[in-house]
Amino acid sequence: MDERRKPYPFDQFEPKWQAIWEERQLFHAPNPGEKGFDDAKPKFYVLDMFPYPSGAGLHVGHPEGYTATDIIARYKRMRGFNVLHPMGWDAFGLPAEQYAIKSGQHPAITTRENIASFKNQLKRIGFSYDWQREINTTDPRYYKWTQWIFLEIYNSWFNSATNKAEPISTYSGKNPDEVRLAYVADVPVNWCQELGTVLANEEVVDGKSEVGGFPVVRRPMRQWMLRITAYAERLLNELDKLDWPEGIKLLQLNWIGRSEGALIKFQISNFESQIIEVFTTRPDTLYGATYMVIAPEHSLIDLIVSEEQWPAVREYREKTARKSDLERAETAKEKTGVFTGAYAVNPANGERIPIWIADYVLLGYGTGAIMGVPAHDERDLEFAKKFDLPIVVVVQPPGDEPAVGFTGEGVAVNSPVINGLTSTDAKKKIAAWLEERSLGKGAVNYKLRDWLFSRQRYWGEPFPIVWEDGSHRSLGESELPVVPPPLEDYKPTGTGEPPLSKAKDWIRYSEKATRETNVMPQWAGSCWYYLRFCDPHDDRRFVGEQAERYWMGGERPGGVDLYVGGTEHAVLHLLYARFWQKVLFDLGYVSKPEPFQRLVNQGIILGEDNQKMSKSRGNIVNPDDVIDQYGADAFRCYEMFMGPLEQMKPWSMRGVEGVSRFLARVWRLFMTENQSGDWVLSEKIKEVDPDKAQQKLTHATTKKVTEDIESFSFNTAISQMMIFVNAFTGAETIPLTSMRAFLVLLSPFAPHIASELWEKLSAKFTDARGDITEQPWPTHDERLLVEDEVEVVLQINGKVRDRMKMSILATDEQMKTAALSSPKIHERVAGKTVRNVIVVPKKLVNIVVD
RNA sequence: GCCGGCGUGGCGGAAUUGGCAGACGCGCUGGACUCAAAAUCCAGUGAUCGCAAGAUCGUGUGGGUUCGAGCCCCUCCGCCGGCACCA
Repeated sequence: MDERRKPYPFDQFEPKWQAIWEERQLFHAPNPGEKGFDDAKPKFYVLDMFPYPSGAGLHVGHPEGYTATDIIARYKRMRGFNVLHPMGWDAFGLPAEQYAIKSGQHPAITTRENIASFKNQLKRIGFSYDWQREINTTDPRYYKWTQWIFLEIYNSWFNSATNKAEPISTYSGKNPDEVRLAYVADVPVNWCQELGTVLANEEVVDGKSEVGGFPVVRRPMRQWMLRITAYAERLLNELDKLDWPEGIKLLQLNWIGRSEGALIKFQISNFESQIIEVFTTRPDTLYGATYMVIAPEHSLIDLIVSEEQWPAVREYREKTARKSDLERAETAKEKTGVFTGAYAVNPANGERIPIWIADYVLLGYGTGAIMGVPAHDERDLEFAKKFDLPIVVVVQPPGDEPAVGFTGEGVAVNSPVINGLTSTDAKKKIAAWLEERSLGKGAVNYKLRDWLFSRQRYWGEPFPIVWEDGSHRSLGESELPVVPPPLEDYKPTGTGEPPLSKAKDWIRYSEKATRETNVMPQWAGSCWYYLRFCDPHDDRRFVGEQAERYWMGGERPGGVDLYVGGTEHAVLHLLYARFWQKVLFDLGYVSKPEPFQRLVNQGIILGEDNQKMSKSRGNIVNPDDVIDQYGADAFRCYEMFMGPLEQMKPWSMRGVEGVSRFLARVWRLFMTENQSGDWVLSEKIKEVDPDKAQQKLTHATTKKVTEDIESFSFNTAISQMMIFVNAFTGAETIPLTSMRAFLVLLSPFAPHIASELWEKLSAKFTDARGDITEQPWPTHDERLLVEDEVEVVLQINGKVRDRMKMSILATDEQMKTAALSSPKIHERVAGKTVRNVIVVPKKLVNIVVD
């Protein structure tokens, strides 16, 4: 006997079924108008976050979400839906390029290899993707349309009157370049020397690059920006209608960071025409503004600084500029700043207040200037104490809290216009008062910044833009795709000059015009891939209209019915994609304002040691090894059996073994070994009616598995199937109908074994036709689940003292009487006063005694 | 500091949302099969006390609401994630 014999022959039938699925193209979803399309079925679009094909290969975290969506996809097909379940590759980006630089191989080659091995790994798990729809963001046939969408954004502006994007041709102002949704700006950006590129705010974590963890510094550079801030309000409001985890919505909400307040104009003393505007959420504290602070980078500084203060101001500005974001955050505890020598006039009381510069005021938020109200703002108080600035109380706290340092709501004092009003009323009144005098107005401010969209790298989509005489213009659609030039040396230059600038011939577009040399960030391709999946081969449009309307259609605001992926993209991809979708929606190219209706996050899978999987810890689990040993079905089922999908949980090889044993028990329920050691269908399986208990269990299992799939409780669905199998193991006769139903229930989880056993059954019995994937989903009969009798718990003062079988038809009174007749209860109640008896029908009787 | 999530046996986790805590799996113990082992099958397995019937305790901590709390409310502790001078 072979000692390494598999508990069941998955190594034989798993590859067999994968080949059959591929050969028959069973999971191909035809588009409307195509052969085989069934108009009568409703659509269901179930999407995974497509992977970045890294050199490290797939780890066990990827297939967690993929298995969940595969179960849903297979389930929905059996429930009669046209299911779109595609997969592709998000292959542009920094790691491929970093790796390419290290290995000396062109990123296109490593990317191709990585994709091949990722695809192999995914196929081994038996996912039911429609591989005819495979896309790759680095394919010119794909990024042609990424560039095309960029041009649509470039050629649009946000009309605040209509609250939507419109073609730039409808803009009547002088300079359209000032309002385009894609624009060039000279702004302080996140520069990462190590990566040789700038990064978006979302890509910087704790002052370091999200990729690689390298230091990031602020540095002014000319960059392409996308005007995502124009959509701040809509991105915020339209979150409401999405079926997303509340936590993710909250992350976006906080990232967008809406705050309501007022813009207030301060006149600068001795500069009659100059004003500085500040944003504040507490206009009711205006009378307490005893100084003003502007950001060190503020453009008005040059104008207003007094001669004697110049050296100090210059020194402070230089010192601030040298600091990285990380350093700036680290030194945040201690307030620093310098007096400018200039004064502003408080519009409420006409007082002259000093203007300072300090790095605790940020250029990018609000107007880059604040009014300092030390009595009612922690930071201002700290600053005022350090530099000995006056502190004036203007809010009286409720109760006996000290007024200085009180930042809550109270009653306005020392503020003639609003004295005696609550903070809420005072805010309204002072805003109106300021507005009447043209000194200010109510305003809403957002934390969200425009999206820094250019990268000084090689492995990304080139911009379809050329420059001539210092201004930019778009290429025509016929000139797309703009393919990057072949480069020997695609390393970053280190100066901020993009690598593409080395391709001198390529840059030269015409006699006078040169090409843009920046490339787009990694996120560009993933901003719209879910649209391309609807119609991946169209070379005339980014997505065919009919296909888009069908797959992205429906009643609800979002097109994709289910999207599963990790939380790490909460304020990156998931925000960017929403933004692009809205622009395309405004321009009339897509039918929905939101891309993803329902979002589910899978939790992180930890190593066996309960630590995050990492190379250095040596706790990484490779799916290939697991599949070699236990098979794809066991791998899939274990991924789902571990625990709730959304929860973080550790891997356990013992656990895989347990699930593998379950599948082996399923196998032996159907199959026995004959004398020559071959597996043959068990003689116990017969075309007989199940007994009452078997029938009930079959229906209960159908109900539980169905409900659990619908609620993503895959772990408990598997438990129920285990209970089912345990109950049938050892039965004398095994009714065929129960087994048929069970295999269908099992098939989304363990499609290979279910297919194989289904085929074995069909070889002997003629009661069913076709492949298991073509079977309808079983239904249950609620009437068969109803018990005649239930075990009722008898409690005294809430403690279980006895149990008793009672008819489900028993009235409250009958239950009460029966309970009191129990000897155990009777004994304990004897001699005591019964104060109350609580009866819960079919469940319990609780007797309350003294 | 602020916001959010989570704390249940030796371990992963169940619990119809206020009604038998610990389903299912892992591990462990015992048994069957075997010359033996593996595999498989059967039984047991929260803790404490008890020969036993049984009793008491038990869902991070302390309190509260309730006939009844893992679930609701308040306090504190711990872990995870996010934001972080946002005016």
